[in-house]
Amino acid sequence: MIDDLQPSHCKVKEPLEILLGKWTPVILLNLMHTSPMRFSEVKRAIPDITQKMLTKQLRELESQEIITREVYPEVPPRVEYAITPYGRTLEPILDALHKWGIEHKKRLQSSH
Amino acid sequence: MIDDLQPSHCKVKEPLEILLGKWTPVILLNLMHTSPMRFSEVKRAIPDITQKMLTKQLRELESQEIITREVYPEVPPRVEYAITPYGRTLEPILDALHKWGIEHKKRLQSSH
DNA sequence: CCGCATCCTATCCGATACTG
DNA sequence: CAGTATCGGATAGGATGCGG
Repeated sequence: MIDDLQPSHCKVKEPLEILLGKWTPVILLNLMHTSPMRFSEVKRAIPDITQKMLTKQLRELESQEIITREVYPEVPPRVEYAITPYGRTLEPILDALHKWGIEHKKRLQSSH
Repeated sequence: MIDDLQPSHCKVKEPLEILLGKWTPVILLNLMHTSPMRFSEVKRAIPDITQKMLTKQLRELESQEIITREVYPEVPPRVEYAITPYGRTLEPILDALHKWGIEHKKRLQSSH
């Protein structure tokens, strides 16, 4: 336990780095809500993200086995992304963050 | 609920931004474990952080009322930082991240 | 002891254009 | 449809030195 107060042993950083992409939480929330989704569907759900960033973050999540990427060799091409069971284990964290965020917002409003 | 799938309404981002400084979680874990701490004590507990970054992140946490900063007008100067009750409400989140991080590490080891 | 100012670098991220 | 390639700005963060 005390070990985790040392940065080198702290296990908190890695999950944070996974979630810390600017768009990662929103991507994950969408895929947790609807899986699978095509690339274009995710893009439509998050209009402000660029294709480049969406591709990049999806690939990062895939490499950590938090989502899957399935390519269907059709014309036109189809690529579907889905949350994995492992990715679902992030749900409690996102929930906790969500609840805290709501309280934090209330606090900011009442304090000014 | 569905609103939160839209980036503009998602309440997950703000708490993440609070925690997302490179050193924020380690600083908070230390202050949750020991409060108050002098600036130099925190620095000693996290040797790799630079003074600049430590100062910066402490001030950010202070501005969000997650920690307090108390200056004692002595010679030599003494400045003490302590977690606030509000800051303590982040503990479940850090715990959840911590547990997930441990499992994630196990998974990475067994998969190679 | 505590912190600010300056300079520098790396990386993130957006905009845009192009491709199988 | 689902990308890749390239450019460029913004920002985070490190190194170093000065100051009350």
